[in-house]
Amino acid sequence: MQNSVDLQPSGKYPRLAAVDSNISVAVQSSCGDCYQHSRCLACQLDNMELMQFNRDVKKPRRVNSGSHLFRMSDPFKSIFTVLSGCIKVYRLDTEGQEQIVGFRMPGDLVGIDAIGTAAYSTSAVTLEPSFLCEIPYAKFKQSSLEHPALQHELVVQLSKVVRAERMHGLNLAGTGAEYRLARFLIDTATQLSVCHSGPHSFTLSMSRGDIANYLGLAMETVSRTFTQFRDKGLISVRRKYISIPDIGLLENILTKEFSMPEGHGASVFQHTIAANC
Amino acid sequence: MQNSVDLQPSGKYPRLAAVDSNISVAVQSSCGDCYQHSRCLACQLDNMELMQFNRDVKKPRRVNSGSHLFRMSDPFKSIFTVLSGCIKVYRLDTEGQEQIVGFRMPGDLVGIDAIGTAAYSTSAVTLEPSFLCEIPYAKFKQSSLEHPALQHELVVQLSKVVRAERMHGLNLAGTGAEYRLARFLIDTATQLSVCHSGPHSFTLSMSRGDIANYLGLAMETVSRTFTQFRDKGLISVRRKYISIPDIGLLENILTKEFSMPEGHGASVFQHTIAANC
DNA sequence: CGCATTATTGACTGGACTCAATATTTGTGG
DNA sequence: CCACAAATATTGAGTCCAGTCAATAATGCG
Repeated sequence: MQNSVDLQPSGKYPRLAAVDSNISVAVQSSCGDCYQHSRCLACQLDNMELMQFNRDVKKPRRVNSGSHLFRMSDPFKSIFTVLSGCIKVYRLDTEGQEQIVGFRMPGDLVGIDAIGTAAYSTSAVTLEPSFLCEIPYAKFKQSSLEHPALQHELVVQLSKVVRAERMHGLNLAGTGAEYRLARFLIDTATQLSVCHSGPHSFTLSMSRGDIANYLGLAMETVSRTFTQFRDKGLISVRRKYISIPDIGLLENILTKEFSMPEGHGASVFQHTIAANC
Repeated sequence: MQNSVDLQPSGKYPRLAAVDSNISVAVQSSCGDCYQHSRCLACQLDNMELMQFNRDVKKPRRVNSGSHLFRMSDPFKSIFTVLSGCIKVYRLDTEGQEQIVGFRMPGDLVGIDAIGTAAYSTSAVTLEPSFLCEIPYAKFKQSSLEHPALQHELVVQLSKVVRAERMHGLNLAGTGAEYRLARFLIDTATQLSVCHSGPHSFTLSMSRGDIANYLGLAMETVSRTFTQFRDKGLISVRRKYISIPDIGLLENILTKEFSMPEGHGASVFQHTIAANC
């Protein structure tokens, strides 16, 4: 129930994904040099503003696997930017069952939806050792009074999150298992790699059960669909290590014949990967 | 492709729901007297600010059924507050299939998620004659530079929308047909009526197909589930007119045994109906 | 009044879930 | 470092919920 990041609370959630390391440097130094600066709330600040933001607001840190950034109904204090690693965002329903809201990866913001409420509406836990940048909201808000760019960027990021959540809902509403998993793999590959169309490979830090929960499927269905994709030559799967030789082939799954009900079909919504692409 | 509200474009979408009329008065007069003021972006303004907002920003209007407030990829210009009526928000996927994002009812904001982008990412059409208040974003933004309360309220509303979209996604991911429809009826009843726990009755202005699309079901399943609820005495249905004698009975559907996969269960998330409750 | 749209109901099918057994990994302690 | 235990994944068999196809009924509109 502690408010700030706790190191190794429940001894679960192992594994270390194949994400670029040596980010620690960027983390320690100025926002301007940061790996994920272009996708952070501070991205619109000029040099002077950035210096102040860097000094007064941001709090970069490294956290172990299994650390909770916050838990549901903890008082809302901070937003986090993910620099590396992976964070599972989830909530517990009335029966105490876990409902997975999503997985936050480099460039994502965590906790932004708690603004305007007293407490976080979800929990957030690292699935692997991660670098984060904590942005205490009180300080951010204060700073944003002087820097309208901060306010505006917050609004922009929030509306982007709305669109992302919506697309996930539409995918769940209109598609079957193959489509959902293909979309999940493509989105994950796109976010983890620099944008390109060639082969992708990465390590999923979440379990099959987590993926299933997130996609509204049974764990067994996820597993079966993985092997099905493998048999079709679309991906190679070895436990949590995924490799996609040609992402274009996988995208073929996202076509009408793989949709489900009365033709609710694909969706090309771009998660609008910020600058550098 | 026009930017502003068009009257009767495609001659579809009939019906007039049982919602309080004579709101036109409130619409014509000041924000402070408005029926939905407590849920509008201007809700935090003081009297002086409100006067200015009333004069410079808001543009109330009445629109016929079947009018598009905007269409996907129209340039983003305004946010709308729904005072009465019902608006269908939807998008077209790559195959041109309609995907229904949601139905906006009195107190809801429409188009808020387009902020920070050049164009609307959805279309919005009235399903019945409606009163709306248009808030041109350029003016709003300008006004908000002087009135931080406006900025803050925008952020608060956006984060609320994030949570609402999320809950819908979680419902789709974790539940079966009965659960989804029960949730839909309860949410709709709650929003249309003043908050109370007794009987509710209202007219749905959307078709069974629309409901099905939104809930990720087949139209036939929606129809069957309606009659099933009727046979259980939970509701009475006559075409689009719904009546819920005891909403508590319907809420019993939202319990574990009606969930679907590995126990993803109910959800008590409050859509946090603003003040007056 | 009759056609077009929308809703209901039935019969059948199928995709995904459940239950269950097995295989693979990971973690722990001797 | 190995063996065992616990957790996670895979695979198979059978079932069921919800989708599809199709016919009928009820409304709404011209």
